Amino acid sequence: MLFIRMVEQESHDKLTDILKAASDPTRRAVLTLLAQHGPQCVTNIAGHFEMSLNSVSKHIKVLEKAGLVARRTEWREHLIEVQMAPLEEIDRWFADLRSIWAQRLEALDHLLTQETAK
Amino acid sequence: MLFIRMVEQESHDKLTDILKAASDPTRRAVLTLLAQHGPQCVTNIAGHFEMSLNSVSKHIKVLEKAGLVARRTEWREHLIEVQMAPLEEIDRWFADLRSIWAQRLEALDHLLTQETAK
DNA sequence: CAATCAATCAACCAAAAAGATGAATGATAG
DNA sequence: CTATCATTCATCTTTTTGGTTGATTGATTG
Repeated sequence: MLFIRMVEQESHDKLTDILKAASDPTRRAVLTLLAQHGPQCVTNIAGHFEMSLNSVSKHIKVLEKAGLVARRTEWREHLIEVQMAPLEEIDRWFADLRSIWAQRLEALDHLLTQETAK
Repeated sequence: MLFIRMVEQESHDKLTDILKAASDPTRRAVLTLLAQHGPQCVTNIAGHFEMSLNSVSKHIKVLEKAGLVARRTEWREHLIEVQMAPLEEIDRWFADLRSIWAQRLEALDHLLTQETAK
């Protein structure tokens, strides 16, 4: 029971990380860039933005923590590549919410038809 | 052209609002609550949380700005109800990203088979 | 009209986030 | 060994965010 709670909490926190990471326009632009042009080193990615290399590096770390990108250190460059999997966590949350919503409506509908039948 | 840009920017900002709103655990809990138990007044919603009524009111305004809830002022209570539609904006972004990614892989695959054929 | 109740507004505080700059690490090339 | 290059670490500043409390608005009831 406590364990379930902990797992729920963990997935909850993970979802928060993913949504927070995805909620920044710069970070979404990084993801799009990586999806379009494949794995890139940090300097290369930073070249597409107005801000400093350091800021981009920080954004990438946020994405990394959320699991939205992975790092493959090859040669002396860090190759960053997009990871789609965590986005499915968002999908799942959405689907859950929608199902809860639909369930309530169904129950309500059921109740109403019962009332009418009386 | 400029117009297209503006529209893109707008939908971009909207998506940012939606993701930012959804990225807070309290706000997600509010959405779940509303999906489970239907439209509720602010005081009622606040009853489920440890924090002050004012804080909850502020959270609801964030959700409202993102379009994730709607307000129906009835009697002297404000009835808040969840709105699923904006969440599809997230879905759309996800689908777009995934399609861009798939396109690149496809092109890469095509290129490789061409090379092998030589 | 007075009292009450739902909700917001206004001002404030602390913590987190986004950005910049300069120093430090770590691998590679000469 | 030294110079260079990619990246991160440390520090600082500004802005945003999540929260509080107290006053205010606006409708309702006695």
